[in-house]
Amino acid sequence: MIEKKMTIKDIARLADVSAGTVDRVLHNRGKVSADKKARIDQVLEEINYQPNVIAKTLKNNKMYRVAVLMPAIGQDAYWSRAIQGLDEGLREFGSFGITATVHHFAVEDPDSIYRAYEALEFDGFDCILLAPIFAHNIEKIFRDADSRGVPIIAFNTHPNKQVHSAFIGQDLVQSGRVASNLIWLSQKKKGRILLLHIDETPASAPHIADKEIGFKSYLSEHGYDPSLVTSLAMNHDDERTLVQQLDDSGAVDEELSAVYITTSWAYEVAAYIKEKCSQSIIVGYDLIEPNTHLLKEGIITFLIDQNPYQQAYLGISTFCDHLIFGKPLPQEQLLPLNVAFKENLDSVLQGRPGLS
Amino acid sequence: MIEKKMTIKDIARLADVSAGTVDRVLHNRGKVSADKKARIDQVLEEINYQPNVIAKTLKNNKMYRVAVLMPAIGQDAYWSRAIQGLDEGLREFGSFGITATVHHFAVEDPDSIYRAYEALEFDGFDCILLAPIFAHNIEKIFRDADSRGVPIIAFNTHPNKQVHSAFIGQDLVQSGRVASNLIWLSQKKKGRILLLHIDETPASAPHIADKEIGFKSYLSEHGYDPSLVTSLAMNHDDERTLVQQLDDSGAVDEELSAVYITTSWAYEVAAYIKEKCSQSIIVGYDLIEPNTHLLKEGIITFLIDQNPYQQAYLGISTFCDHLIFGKPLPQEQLLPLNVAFKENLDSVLQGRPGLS
DNA sequence: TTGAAAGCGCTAACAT
DNA sequence: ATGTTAGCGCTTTCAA
Repeated sequence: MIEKKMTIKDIARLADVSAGTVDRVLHNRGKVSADKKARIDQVLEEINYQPNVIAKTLKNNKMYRVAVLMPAIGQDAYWSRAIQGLDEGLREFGSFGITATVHHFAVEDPDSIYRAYEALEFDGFDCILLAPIFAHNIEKIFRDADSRGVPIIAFNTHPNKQVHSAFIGQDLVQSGRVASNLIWLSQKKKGRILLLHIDETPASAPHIADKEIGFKSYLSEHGYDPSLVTSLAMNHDDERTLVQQLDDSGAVDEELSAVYITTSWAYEVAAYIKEKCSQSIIVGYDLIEPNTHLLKEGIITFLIDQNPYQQAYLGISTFCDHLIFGKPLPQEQLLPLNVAFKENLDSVLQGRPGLS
Repeated sequence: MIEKKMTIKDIARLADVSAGTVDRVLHNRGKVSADKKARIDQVLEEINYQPNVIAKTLKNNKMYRVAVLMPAIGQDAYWSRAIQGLDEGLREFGSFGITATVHHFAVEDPDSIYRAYEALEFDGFDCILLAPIFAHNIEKIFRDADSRGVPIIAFNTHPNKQVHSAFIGQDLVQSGRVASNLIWLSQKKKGRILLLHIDETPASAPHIADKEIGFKSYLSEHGYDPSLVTSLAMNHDDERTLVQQLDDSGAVDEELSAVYITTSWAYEVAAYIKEKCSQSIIVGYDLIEPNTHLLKEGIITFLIDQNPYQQAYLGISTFCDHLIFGKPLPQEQLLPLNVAFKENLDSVLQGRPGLS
């Protein structure tokens, strides 16, 4: 029980060989006589040798550079959280020589993502972490990176399934199902349900389309009358506020049973909806401050956490595992579809570094 | 941007002193002339020096021993998960010399926890990780450990508030509120609600009492008629099954609106309850296999995750931070009160090492 | 007060 | 084929 930590030296001593030889055996580098190899293998079986991963990395004084491509932040709390996760990852893995530079593109311009990609100085990067929120041109980017041999991870939005690439994020079809499951469970009577897309549409943004598919599939499986489910797309606009647009649409009335807002803008319309229809369930995304505030107030009913913080953090830690410790890039890392509501909110926010 | 990683040697060179002197300044060990100290401080301000935490630990070839005190596992999936989290922590932090030995006590015998504690060979341990699931004798244990200067962390159950000790787990009063919040949201009509305590009672186990307090406080705040909320305690028994006991009690009938089972035994009674009363909401604890199976089937409605895996893992990582990296023991680490239901279950289970 | 040097576990280049 | 050696970043001891 009081086993001292075993080192290569110990093994060398026990097998009566040199440390170098042990190292050769451990890494199958050959050039070892069958005799000595057997003796070393013998020792290795007897003791439970756990190599010190830490010591390995000491040698490595290279710097690895991650290029991060994501939407401009502005006052968007969602992408700000991603930056925080990135920072935390860099703080934690900085010792291993991981660095990152962030490059932004414009959410309102599908082409800007490609321009941002082209603007990268390729010689300067060892890998790319990209949020492919538009379908446009994405395939080209992934193929190009692939042909250059630059590892690339997609996060937040799953790129076109044809593209072979690692992904970090959530199952967005399932995310839609989670939303309708919540509505199904909590609505008091079956009534009209409104799907609200703000700033992004199923046509241009694959993640929005996935959510809508999942949302409707669950309802139809449960025999919900499809004509009760309507969908509405709106954009931020200098002329009319979202609430004005919503009001003009006439989509919100007393008969409404629930509203599912597929982006993180729930806070801009929730109060209006609740006022018009106090019984309605409101399901939105992301624990950003204005949303959590309304959750506490009982205006928003549920918030599904897309966890941008964790996504970005995982991006960095995954590259670290890959570049430093030589692990293969995991094909898909799906984050849990956790749900916040009034009473579990504090516990869910608790312990998060840097509140959003 | 292409900043090479800064090391003590670099600083020494820039300040024209030796590495040893830099080290003395960095650690305020004194014995440095004002002149050189100033030069070094100067350099430190200019560059952004991040010490390599890894290299520090190399020197340290001590082994640290954590004594873990928890209930016997038997076929209990809950505590098995805790063991898995422990193993993962040991795998991850083994390189730093963290080891652990697990000591069990009997769930059915409140005194056994103290006997297990007394049986520890004190000279052999650097710290203790304890699940104080009984109130009995706990204060004595914590005071004793304190007087010996052995750091002790409580996990799973918060010990008596008088006891000054670090805690890892959940806010259990809030956990009860989460349960009633879920019921409040999802029940179709107000009706009788049954609180079911299995194997542990509010009187003997503080965590059960906390859950009941939270559960009732939420309901009373929402004007729920207290006479509609009844509570029932049962034990595993060689004579009669839980279902038989429940049946005899007559507590489950068509009028029942919801059942809240405060331990992880929901799977033993859920099918019976659902059969007697198909409309009832069933809220239980923990994503152990028999429970998740029933969640998928639509028998159990919600499962609150107490995350034994994460609790144990955090216990190890916290001791590692403390013993190896010298961080202070955090007073309280509260885990999120995440909730699983049919559609988010897979995503929540996903990526967990070793399914329970 | 200061610098030089050894050593932590592991790797890789270099002798033998 | 095998052992020796140097060095990664940091700490600590020892000599000056």
